[in-house]
Amino acid sequence: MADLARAVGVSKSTVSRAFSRPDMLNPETVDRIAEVAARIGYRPNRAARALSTGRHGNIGMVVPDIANPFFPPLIRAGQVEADRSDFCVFLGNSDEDPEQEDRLVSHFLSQVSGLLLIASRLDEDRIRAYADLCPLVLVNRDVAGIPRILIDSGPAVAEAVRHLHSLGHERIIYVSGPPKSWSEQERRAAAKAEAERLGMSLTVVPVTKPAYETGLELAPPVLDSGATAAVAFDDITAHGLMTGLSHRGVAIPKDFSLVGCDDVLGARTNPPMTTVTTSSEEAGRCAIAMLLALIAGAVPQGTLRTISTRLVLRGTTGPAPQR
Amino acid sequence: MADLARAVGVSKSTVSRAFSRPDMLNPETVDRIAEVAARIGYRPNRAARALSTGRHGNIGMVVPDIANPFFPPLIRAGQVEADRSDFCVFLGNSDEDPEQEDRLVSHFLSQVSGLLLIASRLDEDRIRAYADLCPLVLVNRDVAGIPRILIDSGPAVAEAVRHLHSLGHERIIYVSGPPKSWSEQERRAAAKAEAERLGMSLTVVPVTKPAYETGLELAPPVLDSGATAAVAFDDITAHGLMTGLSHRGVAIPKDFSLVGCDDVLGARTNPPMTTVTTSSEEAGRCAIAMLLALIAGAVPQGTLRTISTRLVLRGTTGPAPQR
DNA sequence: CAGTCTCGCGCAACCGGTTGCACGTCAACC
DNA sequence: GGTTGACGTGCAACCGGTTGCGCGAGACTG
Repeated sequence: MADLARAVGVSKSTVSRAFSRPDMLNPETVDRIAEVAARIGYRPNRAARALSTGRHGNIGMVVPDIANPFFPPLIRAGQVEADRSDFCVFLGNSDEDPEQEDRLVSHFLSQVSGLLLIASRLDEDRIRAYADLCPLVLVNRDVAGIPRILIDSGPAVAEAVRHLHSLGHERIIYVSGPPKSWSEQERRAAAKAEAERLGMSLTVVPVTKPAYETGLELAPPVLDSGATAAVAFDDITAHGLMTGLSHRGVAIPKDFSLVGCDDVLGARTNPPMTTVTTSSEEAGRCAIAMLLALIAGAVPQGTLRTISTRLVLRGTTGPAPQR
Repeated sequence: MADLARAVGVSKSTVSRAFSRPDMLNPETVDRIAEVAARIGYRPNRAARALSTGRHGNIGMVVPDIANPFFPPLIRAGQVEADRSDFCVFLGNSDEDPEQEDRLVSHFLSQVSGLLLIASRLDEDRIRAYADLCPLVLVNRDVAGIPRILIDSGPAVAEAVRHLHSLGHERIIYVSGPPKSWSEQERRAAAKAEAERLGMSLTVVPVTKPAYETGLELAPPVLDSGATAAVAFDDITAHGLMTGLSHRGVAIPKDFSLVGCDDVLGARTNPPMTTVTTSSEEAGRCAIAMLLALIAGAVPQGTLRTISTRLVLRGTTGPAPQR
């Protein structure tokens, strides 16, 4: 920068302003500086700028598992939205581990203007502490007072249970997800409540890591349970379960009905999966927009924004088999 | 930091060394500093450190499409590997657009110690220019002199063509991928060369964006072509094509054989897809390891590292139908 | 006991920008 | 014609660390 200033014959201040607040300067000066800068290949140093202004122009984003297909569209939409305001995004994988998430966040802390924690596994105190240090928004995690985006899948899960009930199913299973997941808690609670209300029997099958293989291995216990239908925490696990059942000669939906969540597979399975659909892109976009507003000091209208979901009926649910 | 120094009764230098080079100090001093730091909640500021040392401890990573299932495992493995050395990673989505990639890279430039460009769409000059400015490694992009990791799918694609030939197929199709993709060029060239060698007829179906929907829409032209088999640039497009063909009553593999690439679907399709498999995790891990070595000044052993692939036979290929 | 070394630490400059304040110039105004 | 104000620019301090160099104290040597 000093070199540039010398080359142009102005002071560092002027060069600085040419890039950060060109309107303060004589347009000709700005042009001259821009021209010489291009010639000698000068680019303002974001790290230095951040140090002196305190505005880093970066945001930190952490997800439990990058490779879980639910997250990439959300990450992508978030990154693209951030880029529209020239923000760079750090990405971290917590691997569902609060300690790892904490590590990541603390590494991000001193170089970001804001944090986006997606399906955070941190405990409330920790989240509150970070929120005091740095603008922070949550996705799919509900902590009072902290700005958050919630993909509200409870009602659609309840609808799924009603749907199964209307098809004559009486004994169903809920295949759970990561215990610390807010979505998991919502879905489980909604399924339980609705089943109870309708007088259905609901068994919860615990699962720690949602995965295709997990679903596959679930086939025997699910069959043994005597249930005729299942609602799963996510599509991936549901897909595994579906395949596992098929391998055992169980026809879907004739012999067994299945509902997934998140709609990450679309209609690509065979039969296409009945599931709870939503737009994770929208969640990513809104979350970043809210975070940028928070950073700008514009208190977001409401600190809580919910994104709706709905049950989409496809081919994995049908009438309960006759005994 | 000054506060901490005052509170402990030492100089800033000592506090600094307590965190960056504790071995230079009296262990008791380090302990005292650490204790007080924890009490008042001091954390070293990475941005400031970067400014004064020039070592940012961040790496920038850009991919063409975060949501393309080939990338998330690679991104994840890279991030995890980087984290083992306390590096944070910026992630950017170029959306297959060289200009966008350029934007991202230039934003990263002044805050990273290294760049990882995955399947870069930048032109060679640009890549070389960036490599002069900053340690840089490429994945699935072949620029002489620049350290790179190449997932060498050519041989396996050739094997796929031989496989189809041995099954009696004579007219086949290559469903292409993004034109600027190195992998695409490799695969296409390998398929062409092998088909020619074997005296098979190979038609290239151009595709700009690999996607399930793209594959779906390809069913009619593929059928019209008179070919009895296809090799596709990736599994996603192949999957779409497979479904499109099924919708039209074409049985796979009885009436038509299909080979995918990347093995992102595993055996989850029905029938399970014959494909070219590799470990994108390994690519991500190696790439970051190589980049870290480059940053550390250890010239990587060879500046070119290839990762092998192999054809895995599953259920979408079978004998050519009799006319 | 004087001389030499090592160890632990402080001083101050520096990394590359930003910004409050001051200064000089010139046009507009009464 | 002197005053006022706006405009364009420079000065220097500051953001929060790092690091080469120097200094004093204690240990060790001959």
